[in-house]
Amino acid sequence: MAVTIRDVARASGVHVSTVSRAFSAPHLVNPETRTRVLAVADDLGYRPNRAARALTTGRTHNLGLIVADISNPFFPPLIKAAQAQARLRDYQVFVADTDEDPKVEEELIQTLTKQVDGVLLCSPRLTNKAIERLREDVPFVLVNRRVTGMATVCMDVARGAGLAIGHLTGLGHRRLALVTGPRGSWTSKEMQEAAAATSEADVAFIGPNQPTEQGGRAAAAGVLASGATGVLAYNDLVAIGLVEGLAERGVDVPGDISVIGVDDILAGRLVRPRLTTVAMPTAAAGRIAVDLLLQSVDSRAAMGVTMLETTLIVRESTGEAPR
Amino acid sequence: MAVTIRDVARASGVHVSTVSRAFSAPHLVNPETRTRVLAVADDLGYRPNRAARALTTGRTHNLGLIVADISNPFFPPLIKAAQAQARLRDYQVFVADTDEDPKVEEELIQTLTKQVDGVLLCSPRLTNKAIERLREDVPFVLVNRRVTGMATVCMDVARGAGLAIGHLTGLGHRRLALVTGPRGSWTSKEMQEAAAATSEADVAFIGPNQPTEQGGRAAAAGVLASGATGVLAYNDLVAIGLVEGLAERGVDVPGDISVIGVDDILAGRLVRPRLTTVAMPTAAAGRIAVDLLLQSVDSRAAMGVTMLETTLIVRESTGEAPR
DNA sequence: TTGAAAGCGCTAACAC
DNA sequence: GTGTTAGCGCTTTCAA
Repeated sequence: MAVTIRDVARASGVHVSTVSRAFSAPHLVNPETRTRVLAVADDLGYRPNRAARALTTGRTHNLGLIVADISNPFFPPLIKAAQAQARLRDYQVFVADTDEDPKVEEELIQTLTKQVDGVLLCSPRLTNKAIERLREDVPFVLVNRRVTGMATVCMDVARGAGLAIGHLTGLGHRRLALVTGPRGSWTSKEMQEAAAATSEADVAFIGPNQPTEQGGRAAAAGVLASGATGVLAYNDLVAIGLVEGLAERGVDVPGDISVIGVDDILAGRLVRPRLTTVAMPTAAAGRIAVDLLLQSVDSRAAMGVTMLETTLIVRESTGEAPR
Repeated sequence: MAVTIRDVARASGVHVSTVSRAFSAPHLVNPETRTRVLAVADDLGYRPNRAARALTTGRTHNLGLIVADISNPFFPPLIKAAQAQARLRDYQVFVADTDEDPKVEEELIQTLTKQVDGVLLCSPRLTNKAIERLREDVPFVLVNRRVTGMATVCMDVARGAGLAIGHLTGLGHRRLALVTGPRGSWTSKEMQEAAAATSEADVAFIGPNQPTEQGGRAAAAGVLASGATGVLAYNDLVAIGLVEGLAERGVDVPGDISVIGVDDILAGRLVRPRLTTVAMPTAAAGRIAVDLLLQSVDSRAAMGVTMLETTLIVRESTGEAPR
């Protein structure tokens, strides 16, 4: 078995509680004793067992991070930032992938609750009701989803969508299409509402679609049928797929149709035409969400919505409307 | 506080040990008692506290998964598969990102050891010696790294590199360059050895480089200086960056220089020219590694190397050597 | 088949 | 400043 607090106590000739204090309440122990204990501990290779500690303190020093699909390029920067920030605060993070399935999402949360101090729920597919039920068990911070009374970090997609549509109408496009995301996606709904509010152009809604390249490719026919010359896609992957689907049908981007994505993933900078996109501050969101979560773990404070700005990055996939 | 085993015991009129058995040793308890207990537990919303269980059983039912950089597109499919497989076996996984830093890697492993039953170390940057020391504390499975006597899942990069080089020499290229990865990368070393073994062509080694698009772009000058007409890059990101860097210098791919990447990431299929690449079975590696790890957790069996095949995917970034 | 009791590694009153 | 004691939620002998 590994070396425990008791081994250290014996080897340094003090009681276990002194060893415990040497680690978790240094000011309560004689500096000399402390250094001696720490030296012995180091010597023996002692490391406190966090799970055991959690049992008495009620703090696991673990966080849960739940995403719909790790391999969606939108998430890794968020996960990375969240993980780094958690580490800074001496927290570890469980990462779980729900495969876009609300049931899995719920199960995952339930198995995690007891082992974490809080969970970060990113773009959840769960219903508001389910989320409200689950929050009884464990503190949450939501990312890109609003549920009244819950702490939330939102990237302002509505404004981003507005920016994108403004860009398109500014280029003379009068018939637009919004290629939507999966059912239940909050960002997709936000985008729809923002699009519906436009008075400058007609907007056709095409979807729901898989949030993938395939989803975008499959939407090409619908886009063509709509007669739109300017398109805002649910995300960059969908946008890239759409551009490919359009190209296969002999339609040029941006010559015939302008396309805008959302997320600013790496691939969007690499493809030709380089994708015009609404950039999401994912890393910042991850960092801030962790801080909020830790804050709410400590104080149980009720909290509101943190809005993060999105920006439009104009590249090559948008241009003047054809006439 | 949450509902504990004691609440369930009280509410169902049995002793806590009976409740415990109802969950973890069903065959030791009267079927009727069991159903009653489970019903009550369900009613109360009881969920066993895994951390507390771990304290007595010595099994946390958690795994650690350590990668150099989550936002490197190579890793997400591996993480996703590992995570799904772990879930299947009723395990949760801690994901940690070392930011390519060996020190961080070691610290991370040390803080994780007590909370996990085993760790998956992917493309570690640690020295063999450090890894061997750490293995005293916790079972490991390595991915893409060989350390004698340790369980390993390797994707056969050497063979993949051989395939790539064969493809290049087959197209008439006689001066090749290998754009290597970061110092300490096992795959990079494997590739170098495979390349050095070629008798069909001269191979220049250019590196070490950051395993990123920027790294590839920065290597363009070196590649040009080497006079090579065929290049194998450390990974797709580097390859894509290299193609861009070359283009900026007026060099055409594949007209003037052929470029091959490694990994088969999404972006490689999306860019033009579409990238010829050595595909890595990352998802399979994640799945298999988890199974091996769980196996070694149960049986402490010594284990060897599992080799996974790589394949060459020829697309548009390679062509006949110019003369 | 069930209960009683000890203990996993640690922290947190409470004494001294 | 340090030791004593109890107990976190659970499993696991040992008896009955």
